Amino acid sequence: MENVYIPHLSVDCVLFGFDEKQLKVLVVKRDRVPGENPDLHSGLFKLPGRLIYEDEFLEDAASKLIKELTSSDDIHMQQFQVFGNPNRIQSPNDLLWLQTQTRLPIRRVVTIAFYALIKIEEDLTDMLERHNARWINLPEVKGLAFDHDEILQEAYAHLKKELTTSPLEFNLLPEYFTLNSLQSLYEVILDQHFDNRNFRKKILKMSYLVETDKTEQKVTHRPAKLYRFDADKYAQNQREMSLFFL
Amino acid sequence: MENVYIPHLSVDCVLFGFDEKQLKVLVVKRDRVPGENPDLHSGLFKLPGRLIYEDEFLEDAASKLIKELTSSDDIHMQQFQVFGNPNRIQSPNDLLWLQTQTRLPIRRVVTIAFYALIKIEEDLTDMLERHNARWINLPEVKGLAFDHDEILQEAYAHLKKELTTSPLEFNLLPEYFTLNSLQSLYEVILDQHFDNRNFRKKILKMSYLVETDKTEQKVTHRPAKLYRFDADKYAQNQREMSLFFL
DNA sequence: CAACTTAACGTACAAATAACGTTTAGTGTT
DNA sequence: AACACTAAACGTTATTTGTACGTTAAGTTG
Repeated sequence: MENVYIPHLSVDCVLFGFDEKQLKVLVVKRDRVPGENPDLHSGLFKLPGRLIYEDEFLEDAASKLIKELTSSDDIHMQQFQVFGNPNRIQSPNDLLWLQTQTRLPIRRVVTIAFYALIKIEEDLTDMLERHNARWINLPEVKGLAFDHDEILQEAYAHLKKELTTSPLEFNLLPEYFTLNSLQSLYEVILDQHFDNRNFRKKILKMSYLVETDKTEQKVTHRPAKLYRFDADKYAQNQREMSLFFL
Repeated sequence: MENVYIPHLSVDCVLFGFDEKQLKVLVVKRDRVPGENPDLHSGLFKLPGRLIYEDEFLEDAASKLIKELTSSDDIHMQQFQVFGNPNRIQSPNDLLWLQTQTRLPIRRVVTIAFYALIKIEEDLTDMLERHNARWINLPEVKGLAFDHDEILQEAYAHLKKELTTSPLEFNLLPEYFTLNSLQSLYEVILDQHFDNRNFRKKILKMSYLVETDKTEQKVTHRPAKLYRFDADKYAQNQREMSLFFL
């Protein structure tokens, strides 16, 4: 009874990345299968995902997918919505691919969607190539297989909402970053402009954002200080906050 | 192929109600089945829920459950989390009940949890009795079957968070209500005290909260004005807000 | 060392919040 | 009808936070 798929259940992952100016999404190529209608050109990319095994934790399935693509364990990841319409697999090509891939007589799949925040790094490129995966700018992603366009939009809506509640930003930025990168991230994700001086004042009030003695490199003007996220101070803060509710 | 259960998938609903002073949850009795261990006294109540049918929308399954219990169609309801641990059915009694109930060799069930906001009304009492259902004050609910205690806690956490974002309050209050009821609702759900005068000022700024010419009845002192929620004005507001993001 | 560019700091005003006090309109009692 | 009682409804002020700008400082390049 090992590694048997539950034919009705899958996980799909929306992996977000940020590269200073753009919010990006990781999509993987969906191979053509024999018998497909070759005239349908949409659906050639999809979100990373698969059916889950009979004894598998949902979170584990998602984690494993993410680890395969990024070789990283420590990723911010969260289940955000279930997509379960009986008719969510519209395209015959998609259904055929799924059946070929799994060798199961699949009709309906309910998928649990996760989103994850990834620090885009150069040394990922090889690994991604091997999985036929690539980063695409969020606004340019369309025509994904299944209902993955919709899943992506919901994931983005969720990210937007969450970012205003908790400091997710540090999961998308490198360890050391400038305040301007941080601002840019907020502007891109929330699709909103911020006054640089006010943004700076506001964000610096956060105790978990700490200055370092490093500075920006290879710029043709005054280099900015680099900051980092202090997870301990954040946890400390959270603990202090929750005391109010005792 | 009609009304065939998917043995791995269910919905569970957390129905919240409010009765002026307390946040309440609707639980239903889980009947004893032959072969049970009668010494186990926990798990005799559960959240409303059931397996879903092969061609059924998740939302429909949840809606139907809610309609059966409240005979109301127009209920604020939202999927909020999936509970899918392979070992989430811990109690042998629970598993046995599930198998007896469904006549299926069930091992693992992934459940999609919904929460819904109900206006508690007197004329519901009969209907609830027929379904062995009853309202319990949130803090007193414990020892539910399956992992329903956990589901309930997550639902409550979710409600708390959502209430600070959108005006869910009107789904829990009767059509006409006093500002004090409204305040009490906020205080109970958010577990936080508010200054009556400041609360009043803040909430009255909301255009969707409108005064009526009705007043509180049967009180032994100056009766308060009754207010109501103006859904149109709220929708209008939402539309205006979203124009900023164009 | 001057010109340039962006980082980093500062100020003034408006709006929102928090912590209070006061008046008013009902009910029930003498 | 005058009174006390109770909670509703309204008001005031100091403080904090947010917004919209102007100014100075520190590095790079030629």
